[in-house]
Amino acid sequence: MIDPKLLRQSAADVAANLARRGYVFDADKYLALEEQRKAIQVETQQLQSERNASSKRIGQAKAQGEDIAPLLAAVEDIGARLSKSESTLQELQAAIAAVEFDLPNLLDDSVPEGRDEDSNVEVRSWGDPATGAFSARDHIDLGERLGMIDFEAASRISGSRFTVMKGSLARLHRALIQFMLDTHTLEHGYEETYVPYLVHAHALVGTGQLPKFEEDLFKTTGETPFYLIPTAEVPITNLVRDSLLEADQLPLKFTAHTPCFRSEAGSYGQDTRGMIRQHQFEKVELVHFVAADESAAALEALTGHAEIVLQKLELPYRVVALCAGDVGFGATKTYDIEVWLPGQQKYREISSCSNYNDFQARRMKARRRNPDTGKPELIHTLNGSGVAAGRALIAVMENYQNEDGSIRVPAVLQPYMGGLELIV
RNA sequence: GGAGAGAUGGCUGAGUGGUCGAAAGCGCUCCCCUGCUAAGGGAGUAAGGGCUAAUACCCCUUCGAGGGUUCGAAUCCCUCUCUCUCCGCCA
Repeated sequence: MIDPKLLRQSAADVAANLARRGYVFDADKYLALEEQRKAIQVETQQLQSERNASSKRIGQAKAQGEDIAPLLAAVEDIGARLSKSESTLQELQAAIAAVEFDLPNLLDDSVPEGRDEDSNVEVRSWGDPATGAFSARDHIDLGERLGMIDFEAASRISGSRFTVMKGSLARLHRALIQFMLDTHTLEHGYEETYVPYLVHAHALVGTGQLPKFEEDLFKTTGETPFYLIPTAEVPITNLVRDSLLEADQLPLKFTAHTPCFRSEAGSYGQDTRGMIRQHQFEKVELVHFVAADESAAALEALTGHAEIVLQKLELPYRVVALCAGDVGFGATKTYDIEVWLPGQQKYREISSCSNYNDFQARRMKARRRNPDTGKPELIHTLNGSGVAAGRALIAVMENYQNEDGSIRVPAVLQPYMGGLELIV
């Protein structure tokens, strides 16, 4: 959520910033609502003040055994006026909140202009996309030849966008997860966490998936539904909701491996083959909680931590700065890491690292005490994949394939594979 | 699933209809005393919002959330969420 004070005081500036995303913020309409809210709120508070004063008087009179009947008569009509005023105020506040919850985050000044991914800017690249002696197979071909990926079985069980893996490939997938978790906890200073995969709506409101993107989520039935997490970002980031942290408790860095569940509504026809885009996939997530003036540097560090994973796996990748139209709803700035997939002859997203500034913190009421002023202030939150395990598996398969369809095990994964060097 | 208890400020924890935004303790800040690897004394210390040039006043709201009763609710009633205890079931 954007600071409501900023919205009021600089609505036009906010609208201009959001216009870079292609989002239309009707500042005039918002300010008109705000003006009404202000008038009603002043009136409401005036009435509350009157009521409080008379109630106090009644209490005192009663304590002294005086007759309170005339005092009661005097406040008779306040109740009705107040409740009418209060309900009007509530409606206005709800209308304003609806606008505010729909607003994406302000973009960082450094975000490149552009409407879609074609305008994303490559920041750096690492490794050389192999131009091998033979034409590379894609992971589907490789997996099925090995008899270790079974999309048919998956669809018999759960329909499309699910995968069954077997044998060494299933183990390689698990090895990737262990390797990533170990790298981040042992070398990058993250604390490992185990978190719920089913969460309540308020957690998703905190991170920004709700109320706007409900159709992307799986939801349980029942009066109080649970939602399946679309990313570990949701439970990890909500670790600090409703809290006031002391200055010396920051920065905090957490990681977790979780499955992620996405309905992929609206992505019909995209990546329908293979395991690029699934309803269920595994991911190792990285989350930072930092003081406001540290988030820009934290984004660079976090992105670097995800890159190290690919470097250790010796997978070619590039880092792109997402353009204005491509930055996600709650982020102020995002780097995507795209790994080279020989089977597609393309770079494909394998990690997305974002700075949310105080956008999520405001929704979650996550604060720290400023050591200089002694006052609470919102913290900044960041998250990124470090990295998506399913796609990392695809990348390893396609980049480490031999002409005969066998797959070499990356050196850093061999200890997690019982020393296995080749999958045949 | 059954029975019961509970949710209060940064933390612990009192408080069952009116000078309670809330005792006490801890923590923190400042001052004093003491000169020593410690301690003692005093004062202050919730958050969010409105108004405002203001981090000054003043006002409003908030004691898990949402409703209700009342002139007045942390205190009474209802619903929900969460936590704990016992029983049952269970990976």
